[in-house]
Amino acid sequence: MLRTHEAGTLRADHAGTTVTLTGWVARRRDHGGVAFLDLRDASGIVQVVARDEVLAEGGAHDVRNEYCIRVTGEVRVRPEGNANPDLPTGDVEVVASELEVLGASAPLPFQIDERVSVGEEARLKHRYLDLRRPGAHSAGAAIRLRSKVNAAARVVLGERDFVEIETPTLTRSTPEGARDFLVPARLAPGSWYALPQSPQLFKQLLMVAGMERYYQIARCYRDEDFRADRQPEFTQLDIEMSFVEQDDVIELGEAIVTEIWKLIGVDLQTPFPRMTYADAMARYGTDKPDLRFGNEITECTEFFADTTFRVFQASYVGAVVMPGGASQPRKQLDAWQDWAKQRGAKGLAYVLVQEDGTLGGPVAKNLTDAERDGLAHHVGAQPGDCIFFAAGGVKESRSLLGAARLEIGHRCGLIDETAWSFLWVLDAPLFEPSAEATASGDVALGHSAWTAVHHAFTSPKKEFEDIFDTDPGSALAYAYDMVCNGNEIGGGSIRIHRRDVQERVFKVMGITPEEADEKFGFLLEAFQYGAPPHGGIAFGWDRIVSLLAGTDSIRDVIAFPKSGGGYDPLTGAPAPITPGQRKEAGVDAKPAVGEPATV
RNA sequence: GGCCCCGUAGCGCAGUUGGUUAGCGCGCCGCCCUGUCACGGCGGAGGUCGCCGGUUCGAGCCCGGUCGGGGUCGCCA
Repeated sequence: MLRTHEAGTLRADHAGTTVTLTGWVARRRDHGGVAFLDLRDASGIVQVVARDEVLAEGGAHDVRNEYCIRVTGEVRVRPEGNANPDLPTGDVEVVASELEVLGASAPLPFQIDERVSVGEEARLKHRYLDLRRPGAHSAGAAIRLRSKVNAAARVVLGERDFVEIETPTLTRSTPEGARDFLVPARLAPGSWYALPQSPQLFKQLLMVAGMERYYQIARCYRDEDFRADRQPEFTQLDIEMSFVEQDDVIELGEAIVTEIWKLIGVDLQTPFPRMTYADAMARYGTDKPDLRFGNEITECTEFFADTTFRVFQASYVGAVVMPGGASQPRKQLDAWQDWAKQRGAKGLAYVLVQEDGTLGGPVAKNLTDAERDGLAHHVGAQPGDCIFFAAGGVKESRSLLGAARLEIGHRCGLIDETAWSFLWVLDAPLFEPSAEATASGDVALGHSAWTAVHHAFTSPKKEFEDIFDTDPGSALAYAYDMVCNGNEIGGGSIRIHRRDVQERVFKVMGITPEEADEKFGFLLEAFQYGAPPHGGIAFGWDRIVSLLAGTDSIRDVIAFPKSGGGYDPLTGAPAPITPGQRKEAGVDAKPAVGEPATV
């Protein structure tokens, strides 16, 4: 080793010890004859006192910030009155007898000092400098936390005899529904690999292989547009188990998450609450409710069954209350309309409950006396509150109200930011009408009226096994999502392991046997050879670490993230290729007749 | 793909109703300083105001387009 000690570990009882340290110059305070250097390594910072002669000998007269240096010297207690209480090492300093420059530093693109704010674009371009920045909320701290999260999960899974297995990243298209990243196959011009959207098919094959308990911290790839919580490549903790039922997977999921949250000193209570998908949608307007606050949606369809107000003569009417919202200025209420329109809604009807209990706002006068009398009580509104309404289709209306509820929670400070609210959302429908999917431009697999909510291998619940193909809309699945503070952080299902059930599911989705064979014949074939019942779960690892680290974006917990448009500001990827590479890759191979023309 | 916000020195930002030489802090360069700790003092360099076009006597500022970044809806577990 080039050093004997780590800078941040030195204390008063090291006094008299001669140490050799390595690290970076965090700051230089030069007084002419003597200079104080703050030496920083991964463990922390210690002050080095360097007299002029020592600097000169080491050819180190020009050491400035972020020079990488090696210092030998004696640790001593600082002179009376010179201790620095802000530093763990503040009682001591190292009096340098030797100083060697290991790596000089050019002037920096931005300051490493964590107290100086730097924009994300600059930080990502020089991510290695960003990661060098110290401090509890630095990018480097998040990456170190991430490593501990990985280790904690491995401990839990290791104790339970899970087998960590790597699966291919050059593979076939997986049926997750997103766009694939494609890689040309040089040895088979015109044919392409796909990068996996998840290891879904492989982990099911591993169950057929008798591995029984599989996991992988798996990189996944999806070629979709960007969000703060999305990267083209991202990480899942991917898990699959044989001979299990839904409750077994749920118990494991809770064990893992509980262990992970201990890393930030939080003890989670298990079992987590459970809610059905139907309940979540009805009460919170989303399949990932944030239960850090109440303020649920109230269904008003019955209440307005005989209404004369045409807007409320709809298949669904619902409401959400904004506490104290009646005193919002007109401008604010108009802003809510814009907010709703931005979400594709026509608007957001509202009624203001005045302090004297009378109702105000443009909608109130359209209501009957009976409606006016009972409304506040029906939705649980108090004088001074504002009631927002959505009317129309059930799904869109609830979604709008759910979004409004969240917005209200933020604006009115209803959310306890220190709370951790975990729950499972269970019993998702097996299918949804594909009209909703295709209308929004989704290239759905199959050509029927139904498409899988989760994916095509999700098992129907036992009680729907016989009727899911005669009444697809009512069938529920063994599917479960773990939700934390309104984020879906994990999701999985019990899979179909019987060929006949699988074929009937394909049939509902309008996938012909030929298509099924073309897409994943290898899986169906595998299922012929004694497939065990199995199920699993995948956790959104980036989001989980980002929640633990308290960062807004998953970019902050990825060592080298991409920015918008899939661009890597550090390497400049993606980049053009040379004509030679292009030729060799076989990118331009013309498809032969008979190759798949459509999906 | 739609909508919103941002783009001024290496970094973070200011720049008033359009007005003459575009500022501030940090950093950077030079000199000085033996107890500082986000040391201090003196001096200095550094700008295609993202890019293209338009309006105007005159544009960092107004208009149109475009590129880049961020957010959001669509899309995506």
